Amino acid sequence: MEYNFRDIEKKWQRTWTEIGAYRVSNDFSKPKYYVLDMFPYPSGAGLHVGHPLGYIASDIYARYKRLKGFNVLHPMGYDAFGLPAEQYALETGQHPAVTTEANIRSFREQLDNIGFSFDWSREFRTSQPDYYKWTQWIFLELFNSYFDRKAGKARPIAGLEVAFSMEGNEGAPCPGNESLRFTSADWAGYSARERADILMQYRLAYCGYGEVNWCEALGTVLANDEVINGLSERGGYPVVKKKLRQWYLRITEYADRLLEGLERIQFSEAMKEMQTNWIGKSFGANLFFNVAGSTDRLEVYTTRPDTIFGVDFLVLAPEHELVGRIVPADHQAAVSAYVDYVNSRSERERMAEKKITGCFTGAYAVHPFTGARVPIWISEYVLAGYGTGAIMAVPCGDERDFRFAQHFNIPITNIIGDAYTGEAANPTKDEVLSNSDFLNGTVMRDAIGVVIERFEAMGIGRRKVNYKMRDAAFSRQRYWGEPFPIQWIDGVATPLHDLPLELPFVEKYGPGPEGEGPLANVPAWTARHLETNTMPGYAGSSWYFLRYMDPHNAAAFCDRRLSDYWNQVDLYIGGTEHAVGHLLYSRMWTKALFDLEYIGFDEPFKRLVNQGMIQGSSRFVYRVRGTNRYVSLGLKDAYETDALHVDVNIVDGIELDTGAFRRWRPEYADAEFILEDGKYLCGSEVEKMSKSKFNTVNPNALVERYGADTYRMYEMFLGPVEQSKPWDTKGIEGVHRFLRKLWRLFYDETKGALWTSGAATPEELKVLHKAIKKIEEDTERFSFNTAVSAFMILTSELSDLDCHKKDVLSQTLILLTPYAPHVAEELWHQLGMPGSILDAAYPVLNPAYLVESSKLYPIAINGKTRTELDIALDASQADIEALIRSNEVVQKWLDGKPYKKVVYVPGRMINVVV
RNA sequence: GCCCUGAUGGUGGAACUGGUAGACACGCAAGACUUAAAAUCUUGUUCGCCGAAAGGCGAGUGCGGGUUCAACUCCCGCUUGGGGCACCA
Repeated sequence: MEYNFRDIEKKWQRTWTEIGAYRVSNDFSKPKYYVLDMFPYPSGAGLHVGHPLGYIASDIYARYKRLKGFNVLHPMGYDAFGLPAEQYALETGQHPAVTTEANIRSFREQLDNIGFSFDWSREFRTSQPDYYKWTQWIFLELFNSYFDRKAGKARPIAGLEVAFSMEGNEGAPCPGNESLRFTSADWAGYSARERADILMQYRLAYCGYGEVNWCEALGTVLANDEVINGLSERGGYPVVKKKLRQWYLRITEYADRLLEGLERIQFSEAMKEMQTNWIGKSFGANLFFNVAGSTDRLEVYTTRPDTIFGVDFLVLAPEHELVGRIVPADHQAAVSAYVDYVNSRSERERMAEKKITGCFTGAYAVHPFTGARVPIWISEYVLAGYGTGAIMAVPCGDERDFRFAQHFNIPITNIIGDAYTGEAANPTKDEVLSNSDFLNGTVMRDAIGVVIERFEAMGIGRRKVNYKMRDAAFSRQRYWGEPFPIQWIDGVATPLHDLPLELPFVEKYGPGPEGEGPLANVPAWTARHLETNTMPGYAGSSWYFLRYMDPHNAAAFCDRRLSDYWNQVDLYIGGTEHAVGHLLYSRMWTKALFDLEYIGFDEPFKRLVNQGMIQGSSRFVYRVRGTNRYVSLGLKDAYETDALHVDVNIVDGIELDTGAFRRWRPEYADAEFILEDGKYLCGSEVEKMSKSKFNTVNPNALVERYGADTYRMYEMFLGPVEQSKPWDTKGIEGVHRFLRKLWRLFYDETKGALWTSGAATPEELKVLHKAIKKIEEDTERFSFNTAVSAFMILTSELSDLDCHKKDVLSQTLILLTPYAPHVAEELWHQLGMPGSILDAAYPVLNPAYLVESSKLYPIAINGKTRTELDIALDASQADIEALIRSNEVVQKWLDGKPYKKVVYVPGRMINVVV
């Protein structure tokens, strides 16, 4: 019997689906394990070999855990709302629901080919009403909550209203407006509208005016993580700052808990680092400077109060509110010209050019200790949105301040002696201060606290922590997203309780009037004064891992008993591209749901593994300019050529199949080739895998040719899951050869079935248990490439021993099940084993079979290996030394001289030091 | 500029806590079977030198130092690929 993988794989895929082999029950009596992949956005491009990498890894782990007796939740679904489907709809007029559905179907077909163990009975799309009903519900929970800073957690906003009526906002400073103060009497006197406006500034999901990233081409705002270098992440269109009414998530209130939580979860250092940088916590102080000849006070934020005596000027952001008040008449014209100039520059230009620009305001501040007049400047390098929008400039210690001072010829004060050369700023914290009055002789690091205390005592400053992270923009002027369950009644946002608020069907997806979304064109919608924005792509993905636990629940987003059982995602697999988007938002939502006591854990993902990117390996042909002649790589320098991408699938290594090239496209039918050594060699380059570069490899083609089992194992064999690498199909033959070799342990072409029922020999058991140990360890630590090697070794060792014992073979098959489930199940049944191998018990390692009485030890002289000796495992140091003295080979190396000492590392090696 | 991460044969990679570097696989070479091809199998394959061979000697994990009986692994200083952040005071 032959290894007919096509029939075998089809047969078992069908059988497993029919009997619901992957359906997971909520069996509380079993230990659980939750393995999750980042669910895909169903784009129209289809899968290439890079996509399934993470899915294969998670599938192996999920199957392994199942064999180990865990109740494994391993679901899949679709992140189906989002911009690309809508852009496509705008271009073609096809409804996003239609294209999304078609994409999902072809996506699913490709996935099914590979033989994943997803429990499809739990599947959902974020765009289906019975799912987004709960996205809307959670939004309202956030809307109806505020962050209690004393308790450090979210609470229902109703409690806040009670507090306001009793003691005003004394105990709860307003996160949206730090200077807002009111008493219980004030509160009692406010109108309903005024109360609503105040409460809005406390809500975790709130509506407000703010500078947003507006993308004209896409007709919508974008969150900070969706803007890259002043361009939209999707499409690369320009993005400008614009003031608009928007919905936000008050994620800044969770900044500290998001940082603290990182210590309790297993994310890679790089991932934690990215989140930490994004949150950008810094410790410093807010200090007040009096403006000379005015009652105005200017508040700056600094992390380096120790450099207070090095302040040579202050800089305000051009948008700073004081700019309108402090500028004397004779400087008015210059200042407004500069402000106009700044406003005329797009975010993109500003980032690209980074020129030193600025303007003296004509006003001065008074140094709080020396009383000196300090000039006040404005410049675009100071950002209005960070800190207080104003800084104290210390050119000798800060690079930007230094360049600014040089550019405008502002004299620089040196407070660190020789450590400042006058050539560049020195940002050290470890120098001793000089030229600094009461701080002279103090190390800068220690002076920080001293100065803050002095400021606090004088009542002109206080300790302050700042974050780079902003509240997350949560509304989009788009159609294809969750509608906000909000109705505007007399200017007050009022929650709708009849959920879901379904997305109406529209024929046109163009933007509404005045920067509003397409829903503003729906009369039935605007008649009810419903919010016309929709939620961003990350809304649905911020909590989807909870829905898999209880996907069909119509009464709750997830039953508490089920979330208590399934709990955190034990293993989450996906790419690094979501480091500061999805992974931060879902952590925040989880914390909020935890605070409101809907779930019992406050971090969603216990362990995150980032699969590497599979890059494409592109091939090029060189066309002689103006002709249809193509010159081979080595000869191309003799001609003037253009490099053209050529389909990697018609190139073997770098050798072009010239016939296939002529057939590839009509314009190449008459191509002529200038060959070297009778071959046409292509150029190559590693690039992102994409259709336009003709470097994509479709998994279907490989599955068709080698089978899903070979394909799965080969993707793993390629290298560590976390590592990025260019795809190379060369070598898949080796894995395929292994599976055929395994098959030949069971069947011989002429002799037929080979398995025997006798008892395994000690030698055979040793081979088997060595493999159990290695494969289990490798699988456990996600080293799937070395596990595949271990299978290859096991197979050839069994083959060498001519071992066909049913007992040994069946255990080998169980080991193999996570990696190559189809062939394992088939042979399991051929052997006549009971039940499905999917539910077999993982082989138990018996260390007894690995114990040896003696071992070949490498003997080294001064670290240099010279020979090997068979040494009893229970040998003592004295035994070893006696052996060294009596061994001829060693003595020959020692040349009769005595040694200094013998280092004996039991189980490892022996080193003789001379 | 700052932070993270990697660099090992012709190639992908292995070496987990410092303990025989190059497992496993690809490729290549030679051979067996075959009319031939495919498939399969066997042997060899880090480099250099010596040897008919068995084998031996030396070097070797990006570069230069160091610690150690012993370094791919730890420390210091560089070179370089990849990723992230970037006027955040």
